[in-house]
Amino acid sequence: MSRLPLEANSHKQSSPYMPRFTFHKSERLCSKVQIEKLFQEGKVIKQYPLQVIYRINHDTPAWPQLLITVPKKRFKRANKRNRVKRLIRESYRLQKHLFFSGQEKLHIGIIYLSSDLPDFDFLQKKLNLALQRCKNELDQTVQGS
RNA sequence: UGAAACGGCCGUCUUAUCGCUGUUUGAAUAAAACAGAGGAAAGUCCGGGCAACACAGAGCGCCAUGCUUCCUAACGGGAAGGCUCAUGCAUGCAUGAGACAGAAAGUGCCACAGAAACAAGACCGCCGCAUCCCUGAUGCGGUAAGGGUGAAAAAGUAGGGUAAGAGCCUACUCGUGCUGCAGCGAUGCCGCAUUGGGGUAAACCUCAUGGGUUGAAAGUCCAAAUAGGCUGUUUGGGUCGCAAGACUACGGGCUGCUCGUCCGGCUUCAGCAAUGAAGCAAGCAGUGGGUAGGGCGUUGGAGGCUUUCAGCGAUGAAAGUCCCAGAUAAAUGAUAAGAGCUGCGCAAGCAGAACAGAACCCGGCUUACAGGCCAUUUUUAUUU
RNA sequence: GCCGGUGUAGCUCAGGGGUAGAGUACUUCCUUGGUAAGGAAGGGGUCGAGAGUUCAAUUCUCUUCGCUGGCU
Repeated sequence: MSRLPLEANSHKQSSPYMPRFTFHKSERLCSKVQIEKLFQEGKVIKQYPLQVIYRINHDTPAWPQLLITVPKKRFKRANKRNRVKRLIRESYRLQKHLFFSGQEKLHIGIIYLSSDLPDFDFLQKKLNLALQRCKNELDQTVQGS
């Protein structure tokens, strides 16, 4: 059942971007100003129980940056919120090479909308769908412009 | 052996792969090694450290605490004890609870009911005297035993006493005050005196003690771009030039027109003018504040563990040993395998694993918590 | 992280120790040919929860739960 290492090996040659499944601090979206811009100008994709909000960045960091949010209204206790955030982060870490080459100047926010504790496999599938839709829209806008 | 109460302790573990944060080594963002949530990290209910600001001293006000002694850096916490209440046995013990100073310093309140709810009062009663229409009624006086109301009616019980009664008197009990004894003290015991005037202070209040205010989003240091502030300097249509000036564009005057020539340079004031002063704009240089961002504060501490000693105990002292999270839109995760535990099941196997996530740091309190272990007490049943 | 406020009828709010109220909504009746408006009557409350103080607690005190505001 060592599914993840197999995937890692298979993509090591084919994908030019991030053969290793890292997720550094620099890949997080930490700036308060940038977060405000993201929520004001970003485009929204809803894929229940996830909501993805993204915005093309024009400033310095030349790679995608991620923001994960779980509202306090859905989960009262901090440990449950932390768990959902960690699961989302883990599934993003394992799947981001399928959608991004590492050159996009992009800000992504992921919001968890449900109030049930999710399963890891379930979350991975939903995030896959959501990111796929996001990528399609991005490609269309790039071609259109 | 089962149950209950109370107290203390533990709060699944190991490995592999992929990651995250920090420290060390390293030129390095490569790589390696090591470390990486709790008993409550929670609530923010108290107390401290620390920081900034304020501050002669005293009083008033506000807030908190409130039996005693001790522990402690401090506490509203803890230990030991006293008192009161409740429960149990059955008469002084056990367990539990207690915001447990003051109600003759003053003010307020005590609904309904009741005659009367605080120096108030007599409804029905009881007794004496007087009058009359005399088995009774009325008036005056005495009384607080009995009745009824209420949460509460002014010590209780028994006897004496009296016209009837009453701490009016006596005994015992309760309360209060005083002497003596025991105790550091709260308090207890003995004796004497005393009629002894409700409750409420988690109503205002009085007394005693303590408290300066605000909290790491405190505070402090570095500081980009852009805009703006201050200072100095240069320029005042443009180009060239260090400058003087030259060329050129523009406006005005001289002239009927052209050529030519003279004058003019942002605004205001002074001056015939040259020019000067003030302002405005632009360029350059310097400078200070501040934003984004970053550093410190920030993890070695009233620290942990072990042993010995002192103390009834909380706790303290000494010695040895260890370094044990440090993030910042916030790391401590995911997946897989195995072991242990619990439930169901003969078994194979299947299912499950609480409450909950550091945010400057400590000491407590309170609240949440599956399951397990230990000790004490009570009790059920069985055996000897 | 720190500091406040609040919880009462279906809804919006009074009441701050002595039988819990107002407006609106609801039900029934009157009025009208019918409806609205108007009038009369009525029902509906664990005063967020649990302890304590008190003769008595929605009110006072403590604990707890929910909602909500402010400080970068």
